[in-house]
Amino acid sequence: MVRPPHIRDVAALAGVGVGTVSRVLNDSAGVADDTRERVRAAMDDLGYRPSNAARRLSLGRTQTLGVIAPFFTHPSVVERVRGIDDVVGDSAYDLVLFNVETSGQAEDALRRFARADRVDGVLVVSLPLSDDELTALQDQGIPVALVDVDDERLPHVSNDDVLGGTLAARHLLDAGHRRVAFVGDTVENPFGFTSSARRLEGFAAAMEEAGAPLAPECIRRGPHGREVAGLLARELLDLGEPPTAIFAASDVQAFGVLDAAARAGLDVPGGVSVIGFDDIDLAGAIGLTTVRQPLRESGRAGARLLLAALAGDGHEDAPALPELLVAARRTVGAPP
Amino acid sequence: MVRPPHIRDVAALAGVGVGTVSRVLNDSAGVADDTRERVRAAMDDLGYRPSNAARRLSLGRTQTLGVIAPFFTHPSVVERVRGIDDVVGDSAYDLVLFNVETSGQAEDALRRFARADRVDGVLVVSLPLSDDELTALQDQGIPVALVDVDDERLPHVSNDDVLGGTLAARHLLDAGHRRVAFVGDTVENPFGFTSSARRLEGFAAAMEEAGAPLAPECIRRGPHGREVAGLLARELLDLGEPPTAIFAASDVQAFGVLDAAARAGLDVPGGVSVIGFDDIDLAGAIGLTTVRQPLRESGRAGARLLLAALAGDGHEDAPALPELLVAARRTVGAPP
DNA sequence: TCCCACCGTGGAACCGGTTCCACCCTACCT
DNA sequence: AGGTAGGGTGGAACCGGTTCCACGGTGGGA
Repeated sequence: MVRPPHIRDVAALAGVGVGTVSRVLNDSAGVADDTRERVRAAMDDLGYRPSNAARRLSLGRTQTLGVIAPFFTHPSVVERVRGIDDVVGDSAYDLVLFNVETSGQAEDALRRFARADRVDGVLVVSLPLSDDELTALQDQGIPVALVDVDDERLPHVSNDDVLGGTLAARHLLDAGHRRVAFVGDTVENPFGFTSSARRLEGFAAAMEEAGAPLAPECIRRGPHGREVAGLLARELLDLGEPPTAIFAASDVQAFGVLDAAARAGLDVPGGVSVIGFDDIDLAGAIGLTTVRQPLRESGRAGARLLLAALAGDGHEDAPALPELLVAARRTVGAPP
Repeated sequence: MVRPPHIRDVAALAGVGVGTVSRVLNDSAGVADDTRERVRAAMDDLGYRPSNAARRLSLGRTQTLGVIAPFFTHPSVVERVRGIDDVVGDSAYDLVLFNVETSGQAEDALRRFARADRVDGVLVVSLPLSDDELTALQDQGIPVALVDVDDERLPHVSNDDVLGGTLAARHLLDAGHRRVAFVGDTVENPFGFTSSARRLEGFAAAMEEAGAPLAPECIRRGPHGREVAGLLARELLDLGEPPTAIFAASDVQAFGVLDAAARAGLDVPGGVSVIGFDDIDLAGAIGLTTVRQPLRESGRAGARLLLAALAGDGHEDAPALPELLVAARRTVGAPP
């Protein structure tokens, strides 16, 4: 609990000036080799570790990146954050998390960041930014990158949700399904997500094109979550003419659909087929057929975009991500 | 992108000294009401926001807490972190994350923190600390709290894993099982986890007490993960006299066991019963019977312990957590 | 021989807050 | 009237780094 040594102590012990110590610390050129050695030895002797706070103040940089995301409600987000960590963990940056469970919190988080010496950059995952929020960040000159958000005004990484919906439709059509249903998020959801809507868009268009348009009663939407999806699925299964397959806008919702099917005494895929979206880790565990999107890679790519922006490498283009594809497992079969 | 105003600008505009502005900022007593108003007005005029970095330096506090945890390999950890966020999110502290995937990284993370002006406190989740790491933190005087780590030397929150193992055994015994098996982590795992071993301890003792001791070939251990658990389960199911029920040391491993059973063409629970541990969110989704431990509450409790330590409220005792219990769902039945 | 580069170095000033001490002024007491 | 207590305030010093300017010394070119 003694007061830790600081740079002046090191300078005194090594018999040099503080400027020289600082130069050694930062590996700047212009220090003679033997001096450098002497300073290093003094640092070791004292167990010196530079103060982060002081460095931040004088540098005007924080070596910290902020991540704003709905971590806990969406396992897919965790997987994306994992990708972010892959990249940022190797850099010198710290990662500060702001979990968001309501849209109000997104604003809070941005306000917290709205000062340049708090974080050097911000990654926003799966949350659309309002114009106000966007300009607030831009006024502060804080670099931002978006993951799973489709906003042309900022560097972003996004997946082609429309294509994903199309793939799901094709997979069901190939298995012989004609009467299919959709379970997804309400359009007016607390975060302003649009991915569910885009997945439906691609899905509905492909079904229509195949001459098997979605019946209006086969489109069910509700707040994101497993339980709600289960209830919606139950409604579908209780229809006079129930669908033979259900496309859920996310794996979490697909789990709810599976649960509803089990409760209704329906075998999957014997009684009804189910296809999800995301391919989160546990989808493989229970054999859920789902549209795989490169979650982890998207996080990596977003982090790289942000680091590039911080390094001032101009406006780097979003890197190419692996393509979407259907991970065919055990929940899709022929119609009953 | 103009240079943001700082405290001296505010002082000049309000016609007061910087000390007074600082007092207003911190709501300290000893400022006349009209002066306070004048300073507030000046701040608004200039759009002044105090610099975090400067405040950190002069205060010697960071308003930041560090969390060291294996986030991505263990969904149960995510749930605990969620509890931490519940509590810390409401405080003025930021949360800096250090993900740990190997034991070397745990050391790295601690080194990064081993300087008081980096974080004000550290929460370690599900990672035992070595003596070196412990003393390093204590030398720096950084408060630490542990979640899911049983270390009497520090404030900690832990669950009774031995009891959990006992509960699992009783549940299987009640269903009529006598030849049961265990799938868990290797004793020498990269993180030094001991929870798997303690769960086995309680499990084995209870089975023995009931006169149905675990056969040595029915204890299988491997690196944590779904796939490995699946392989181990496969070995069990291929035994000359296969077990009628399998206890997995975590839900993730239970998913692997379920997968192995499905591949072996065994119905669950018709052909074999499975019980897990943790009750992560998705356990409910697929009807996994499992030992429920209060994950989120443990995170909350750990965060409260740390905040109490930071506030200097003496050595607060670990708060009582909800009890462990078996969440009986659809994967345990009578032996075939 | 003189001059000039240039390398290596020391140290003051600076980043933007907080804190503490000194000081003024008013009000109340004797 | 003189003394004192105490609220309100200004501002220098400080937190611990970085940076930039000035300066000494050495070597090469004219």
